[in-house]
Amino acid sequence: MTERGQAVTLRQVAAHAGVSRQTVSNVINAPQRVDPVTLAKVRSAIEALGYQPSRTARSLATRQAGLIGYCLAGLPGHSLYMDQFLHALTEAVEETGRHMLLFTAPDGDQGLTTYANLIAQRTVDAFILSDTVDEDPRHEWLAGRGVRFASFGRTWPRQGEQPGPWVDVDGFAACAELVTRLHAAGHRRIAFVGWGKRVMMGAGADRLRGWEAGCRRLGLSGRAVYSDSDSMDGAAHAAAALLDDPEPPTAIVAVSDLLAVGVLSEVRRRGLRPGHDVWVTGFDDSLLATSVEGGLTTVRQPTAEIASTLVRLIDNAGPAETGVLLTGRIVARGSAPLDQLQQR
Amino acid sequence: MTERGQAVTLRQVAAHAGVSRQTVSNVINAPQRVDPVTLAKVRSAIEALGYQPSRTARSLATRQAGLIGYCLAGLPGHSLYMDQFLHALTEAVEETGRHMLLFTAPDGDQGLTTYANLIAQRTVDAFILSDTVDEDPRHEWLAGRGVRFASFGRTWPRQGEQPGPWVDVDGFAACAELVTRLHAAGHRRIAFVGWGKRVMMGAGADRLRGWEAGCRRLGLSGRAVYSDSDSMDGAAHAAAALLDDPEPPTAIVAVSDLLAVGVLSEVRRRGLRPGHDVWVTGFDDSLLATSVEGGLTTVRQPTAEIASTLVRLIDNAGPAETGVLLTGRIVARGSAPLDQLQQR
DNA sequence: GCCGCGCATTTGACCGGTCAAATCGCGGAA
DNA sequence: TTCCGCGATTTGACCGGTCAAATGCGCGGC
Repeated sequence: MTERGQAVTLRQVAAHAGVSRQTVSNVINAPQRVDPVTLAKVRSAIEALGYQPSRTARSLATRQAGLIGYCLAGLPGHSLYMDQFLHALTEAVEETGRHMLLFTAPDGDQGLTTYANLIAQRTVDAFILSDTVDEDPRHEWLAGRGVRFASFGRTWPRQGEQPGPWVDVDGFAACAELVTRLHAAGHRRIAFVGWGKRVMMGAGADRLRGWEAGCRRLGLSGRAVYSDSDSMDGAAHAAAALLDDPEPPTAIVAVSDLLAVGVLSEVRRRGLRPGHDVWVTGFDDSLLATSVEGGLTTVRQPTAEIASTLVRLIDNAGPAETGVLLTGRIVARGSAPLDQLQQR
Repeated sequence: MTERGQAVTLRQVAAHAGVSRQTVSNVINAPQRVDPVTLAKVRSAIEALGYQPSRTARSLATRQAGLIGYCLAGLPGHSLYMDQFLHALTEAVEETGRHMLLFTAPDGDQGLTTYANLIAQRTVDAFILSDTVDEDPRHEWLAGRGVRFASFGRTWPRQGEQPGPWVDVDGFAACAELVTRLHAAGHRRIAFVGWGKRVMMGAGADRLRGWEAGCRRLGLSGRAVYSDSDSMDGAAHAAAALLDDPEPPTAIVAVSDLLAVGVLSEVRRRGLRPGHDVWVTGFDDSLLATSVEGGLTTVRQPTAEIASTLVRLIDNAGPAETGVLLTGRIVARGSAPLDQLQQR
């Protein structure tokens, strides 16, 4: 470990070990090409001097920044989950010896110039996209320029294939399975609380359709309502509308944990017991899910797998693998005790 | 804007404009040294070729990575606020033409080697520390090696000055003011709900002491209870203990928004009306604060100012300014309508 | 008319690595 | 014995900028 002061360079190590600079370079990048005796000698010199190669110099020579760009969403909105994701993504990127570069950009087409600059300056090698929206302009734009990227989330283009590799969690399947399991637990009136129509981005629509399909398959006719804002309060009002029904639901599938917590508060306000009188589920397994009394049954995204898959897809130049759909895991807690075999 | 293909270099621009490479460099870094005629000529060449200097090459020559390191906290815990902070910080760093580099590190002393590596490889120029804990080892370690950094949050060292510059929000003052304003609104029994003793890190203790001081100054004897976990449920139980008191509080100051929401749920469960029967406040103005019915009165951190100050402190080599204490702003909402002049 | 000065511009070296081609040394085949 | 081949090592050039010193040149002063 170096003491403070000037950094140690490769040539200093070479001099110290009595070899040429390239040999030192080989010791680091291709040890198998180096004679074992020399290898040990150089390695002890590296150790003695506390040498670490300069990432910048290496980047210049190899023409690889070693950085993956990630754009923080403009409005810190449904970011309860993004926090976990960012952590997992950073770890996954570090596994490959690179690092995450964070940046901000305006929404929509204007933001594209930010992406363009990062590429033009060769600040990053590739991008991870998230917070994708329907008709997201970034994918096509980046793909058209030959910029590497991988997308967390689909863009659900109107027609044709989505440009570039993507990873997503199958919200459709997860919600359909929730319905199936709630049905198996005896529920016959299963409602859905979704994001307002305006915020009906891909993931929200996907989950809604999963719930619909689950109900249809079982011959159930559930009611779906929408929160007028992405808030607990909005969800509480939506839940109120459901519970005011002459035939109120016995189970409510919410599109997110935040909305589920709002639903829970309305359920409790009416003196009903979550997990007994009304079962409630959320989505994301965010910190809210373990924060409410009894816990919130929710769908956990396979965050680590999402992250590692994204990183892998960046490097897979070939269009062999275009999209990966992962399945979420239902985590049963008190608000909907699906794990217990008790029938209602 | 370049089409795809090889990147444009400074020498190409020089050739195109009929000047030497250094002149092009001057046009970019010191335009005032260049003859106006030449300036225009070179600039149009830059425009025509879509030239952008390579950040890597520049970094190598100037020995500045142009990157600021930020370590994501290990457990995505009280991160409801960190999300906003990270966004503001990224923007502030970009203002100075640099970028944020994200990384992860183990907690405690082990994590120091990660910091060491980033410096040794010259991957980053400086660090922004957050999620500081009491007796945080990082500050002294970094300062001792002459590594630049700025800390969001104090470490409250047992004695002596905290090494290196820091920025923090005065939780003490904010909570004291909450008490004062609640008192002015007619409240006489003002309780506090804090994090469990074990999680009693700096910020939590600071806010608690502010509440204490506020009460003491007004001759109030409030009760403080602690949530056994950083969850709404834990806060609800804590609030229950308070409300079971023969002389229950009429106002409850919670140490965070999450706990405040838990308190609110307990208040509502008892049929009491927040903002009428019991006033409740939180801290951070996170997305939860606008998510509950009527809104949550809370303390908003001056996030943009925190971020820009941190970035400024990084560059201020001189120890002239060692710490900056900013004040949070109370945002009154329905859970404690401090903005309305109605007395209780 | 010569000198010195200041501004604009250019040149050579350098940052700290990597790549590709050249060199060295040694054992086995001819 | 000579030559070839091959693994280990070295050399020169290069990545794309910046720094510092050198050059060229127009102008006012003596």
